[in-house]
Amino acid sequence: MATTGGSNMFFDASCNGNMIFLGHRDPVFRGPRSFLSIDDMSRKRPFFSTHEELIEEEFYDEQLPEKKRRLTTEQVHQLEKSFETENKLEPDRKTELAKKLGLQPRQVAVWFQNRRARWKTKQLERDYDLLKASYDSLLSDYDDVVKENMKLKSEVVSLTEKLQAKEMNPKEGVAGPRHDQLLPHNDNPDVIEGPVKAEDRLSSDSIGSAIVDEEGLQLVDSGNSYFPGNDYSYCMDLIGNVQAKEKNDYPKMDLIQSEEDDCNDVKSGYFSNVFEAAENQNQDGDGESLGWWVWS
DNA sequence: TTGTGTTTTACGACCTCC
DNA sequence: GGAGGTCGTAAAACACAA
Repeated sequence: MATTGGSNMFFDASCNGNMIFLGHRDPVFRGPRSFLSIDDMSRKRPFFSTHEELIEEEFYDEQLPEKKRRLTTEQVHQLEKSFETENKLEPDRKTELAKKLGLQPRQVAVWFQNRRARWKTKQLERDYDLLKASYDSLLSDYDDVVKENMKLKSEVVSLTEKLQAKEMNPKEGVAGPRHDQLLPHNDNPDVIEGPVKAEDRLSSDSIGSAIVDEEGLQLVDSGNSYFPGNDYSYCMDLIGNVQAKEKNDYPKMDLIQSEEDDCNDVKSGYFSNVFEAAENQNQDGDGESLGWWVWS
C-alpha cells in the first residue's frame, strides 16, 4: 500500500481485488471516504477532467500513487466565470458545474472555497492600501494646519510685543502704526520674534494656550490704548481668528475622532469615502467585481 | 540542476444557520 | 443534527534565480 500526502491522503492500488481506496482518511481512522471500482474510477476519478486526459495519464498513474492535479485552464476559466456571477455555490449549480467540467462536486466546492479565500486576501490588501493612502493624505493636511497654526501664533506674539512696547513708551512716535505696519515680517514660522514668555513658546498645541496671555489682553483693553479704534479692533480680530482657528480648523480630525467613538459602522462617515472608492476602483475594471461582496 | 518561494488543490476543525 | 461556511495548514505543482 502506497501512501502519499501529509494530509492523510492515501492510495491503494492493489487491495480488495478490483477495488481501490481513493480519498482521504481522518487522523483517527474512520475508513476511506469512498470505495470505487475500476470502472467507477474511469468515470469519477477526481483529478482528471476529460476522458482523453484520463487515457493520457494511465501509464503515469500505474507508476505513481495518487497525485494532486491542477485543473485545466478551461476548467479554471469556467469556474472563474461562474464565480464572477455568484461567489457562493448552491447545490444545484455545484452539481451542474461538476457535470459540465468533468469534476467531482466536492472539487467544485473546494475550488470555490479556495477562490473566496484568495479573493478575501486580495480585498484586504486593497483595503489596506486605500486606508494607508487616505491616512497619508490626512497626515499631510494635518502637518499643513500645524504649520499654519504656528505661523499665526508667531504673528500674535509679535503683535502683542509691539503693543506692549507702545504702552511702555507712549511718547514714541506721533502716530500709531497702520495695519500693514502691525503685520509681522517673519517668514519663518518656526522663529518667534522678540522676547516671548516661556509658556508662549511651549504652548504650541493646545487650545487653551497662552497665545496672548491675560496680562497682555488687559493691557490692550485698558482703555488707555495708544491705538485708535480701528487698530485695536484689528488686533482683537486677529486674536479672535487665531483662537477660532485653533478651535475649529480641524474638521477632518474631529470627524475621525467621531468615527473612532463608533466603530460599529465601518462604512459610514469618513471611511465611507474609502470604501466607495474601493468599490468604484474595482468596478472600474481590475477584474474583480464587487457586486456581490457583502462587507462584514 | 537545484534550491527556494509562490500558487493551487485538498483537507480537518470549528462555527453558524436552518 | 446536517449542510455549508471560514480558517489554518499540508503537500503537490509551478516559477524562477543562481
